[in-house]
Amino acid sequence: MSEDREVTIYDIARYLNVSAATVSRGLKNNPMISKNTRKKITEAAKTLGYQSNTFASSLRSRHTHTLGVLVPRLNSHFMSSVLAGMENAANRHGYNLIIAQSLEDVEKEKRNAATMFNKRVDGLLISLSYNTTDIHHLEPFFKRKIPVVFFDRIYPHEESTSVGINNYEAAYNITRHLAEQGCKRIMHLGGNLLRNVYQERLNGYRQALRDHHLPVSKKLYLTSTLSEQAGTEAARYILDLPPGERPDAVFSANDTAAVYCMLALKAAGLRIPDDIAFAGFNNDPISRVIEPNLTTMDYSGDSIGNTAATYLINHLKGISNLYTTDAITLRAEMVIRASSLKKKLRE
Amino acid sequence: MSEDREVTIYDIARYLNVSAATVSRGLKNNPMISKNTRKKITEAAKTLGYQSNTFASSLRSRHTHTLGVLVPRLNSHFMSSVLAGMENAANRHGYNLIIAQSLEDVEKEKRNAATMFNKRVDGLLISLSYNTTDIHHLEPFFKRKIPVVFFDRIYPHEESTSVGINNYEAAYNITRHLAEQGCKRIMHLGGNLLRNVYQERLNGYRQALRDHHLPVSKKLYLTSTLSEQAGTEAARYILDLPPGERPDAVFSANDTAAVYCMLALKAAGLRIPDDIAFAGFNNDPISRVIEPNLTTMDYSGDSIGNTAATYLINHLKGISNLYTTDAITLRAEMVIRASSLKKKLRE
DNA sequence: TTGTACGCGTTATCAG
DNA sequence: CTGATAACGCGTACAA
Repeated sequence: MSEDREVTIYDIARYLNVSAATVSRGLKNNPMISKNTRKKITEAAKTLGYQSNTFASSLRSRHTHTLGVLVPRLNSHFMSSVLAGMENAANRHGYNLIIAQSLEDVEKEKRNAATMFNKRVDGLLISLSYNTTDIHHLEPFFKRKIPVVFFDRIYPHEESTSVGINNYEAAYNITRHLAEQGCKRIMHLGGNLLRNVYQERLNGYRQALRDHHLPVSKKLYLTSTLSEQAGTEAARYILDLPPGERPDAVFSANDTAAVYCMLALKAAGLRIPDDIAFAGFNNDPISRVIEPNLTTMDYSGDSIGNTAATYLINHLKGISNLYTTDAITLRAEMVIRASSLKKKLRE
Repeated sequence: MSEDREVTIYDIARYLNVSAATVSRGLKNNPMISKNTRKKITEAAKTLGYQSNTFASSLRSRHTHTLGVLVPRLNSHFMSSVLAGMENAANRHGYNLIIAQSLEDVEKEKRNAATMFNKRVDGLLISLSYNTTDIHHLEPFFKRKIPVVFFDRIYPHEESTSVGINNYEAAYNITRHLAEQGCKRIMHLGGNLLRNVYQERLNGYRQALRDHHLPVSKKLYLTSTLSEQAGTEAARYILDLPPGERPDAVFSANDTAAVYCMLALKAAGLRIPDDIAFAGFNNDPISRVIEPNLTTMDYSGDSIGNTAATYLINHLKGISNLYTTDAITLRAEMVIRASSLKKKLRE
């Protein structure tokens, strides 16, 4: 029954005694084809078991309906939400996603960018690795005018757009919230300052401290990978501080570090929020499971992914032509939970 | 400087006064090319900014170095670990991943399978949607001998391999553990029985009950999507049972449902594990954050992804030709935590 | 060791 | 509305 050769538009053409060109047009709903022949073509395609060959098409038409997605890691709650959002948007518009992770390594990021380019993705969605210092490796895309959209961990570039949140403001607000709870020594667990998100969160934190006349001390600032282990180590650091210098609040740049820090401090007998208040970032599921529940910044990875992909696709379709340096800033909202509420205000 | 046209092997050929064929061979490290010309070719390629065009290559060579990955949802801890593992293996062997999610909908799964086929993936990695009843939509792959590897939610098929764990045994062991803790009325929160994983977990649970002469009652079995909401609803169900009929332990087929059920029961004043013990499945991060920590089955999504992808790639490379119905079964290990330890045994 | 010539399956162009 | 024909960029028999 089924043979080893592919079924091509030529087979359909021969079958119907029309030309391959007509078949091609019929299959693509080209307007200038008669209703009748189109119907015959689609039917024949089905009975012959025709499956279009995307390559041949891409080779000729020079676009692949494929978007490249390059992220630091696939396995975090935030990132998998982003990917889910992107996949949704892409799928809805007939695009596919080809996904790779840099594992926080520039070199891998470079290699991945190169393969994405070779696969001729129509556009690139990228969130930078921890130690990326420049974006020379994206030059091929810029040169060929292949649109690049940065999301979350962005990089200023005049011909690209970026999608994220206002990290400065978010950090400012959450730090202010802690200050308003009466916290005097607020510590910050931050990430690598090469990445805008962490730099901005640090800036917002600092400004809030200054505005509330609270100490901005190097002893109250730790930078790390914000992993589980980093959270645990931060707890160790805090416990090792002389009692008078211990923070009475911690604002962590992500929920993971916050939660594992909390767990370790609780194990050491500290009470949260009475001895030390906590705020995180991301609204990760664990923030609603830890006790007391973690105050955090909620912003939807799904929306970020959706927005970034949709923007890119609109751009590709020529709907939006706004090459813009302006970033698309999505809403982030503070979710106040028990971990940050100091007793004095609760009564 | 840079022009709008692609740099092709012809440009390199012209530049070096050789034939395109020579360039093609030189670029692919074809052994029968002189060291000298090869060097000149690779150099010229670099200076001209040549980037190989994967399509043209794929069109000719009929393989894409791309694997299709089709999953129910992208945004779960387990699945994102699987993807991370796959990406690792793929990247290591020079393959790329094109990823789509079915959102638990067969129809979307079908459409996605079709596009994967059209994109001519070299192989397919798939975990079935909730309501998939047959795999007719994979016929195109089977017909064209494109290898398909099932993982986690598998489907028996004589020409495909599947990668997963022994769900029956795992569920049996964890249920037995609860029984050995002295639990008499053990409830099970299960998933859709169309999917082998949930059917097998149910079977293991039932057999363990029988072996310990414990009641196997329909009142002690709930089937759901195992979402957060489903967990909360299960708690409602438990609380609404007449006191005498309430379970004294719950084995949930995933951690999410277990944790949200625990939270709701705790809020209602039940003590865990004293009033009701708990065990989950997956070793999701939340299982280590909930209090008391959740006893669960640990199996690595990363390993499953890695194994499935590596197996598929080896198959493609002809290293392993074993078309086999036999499943690859990975290790799953029980992690005993406080939530399942009844008081009597703790003292 | 290198060059010639053709084909992969589709779409764009230009006629009709 | 439809047909013929030429690309698209690369790989590979076959010939040199």
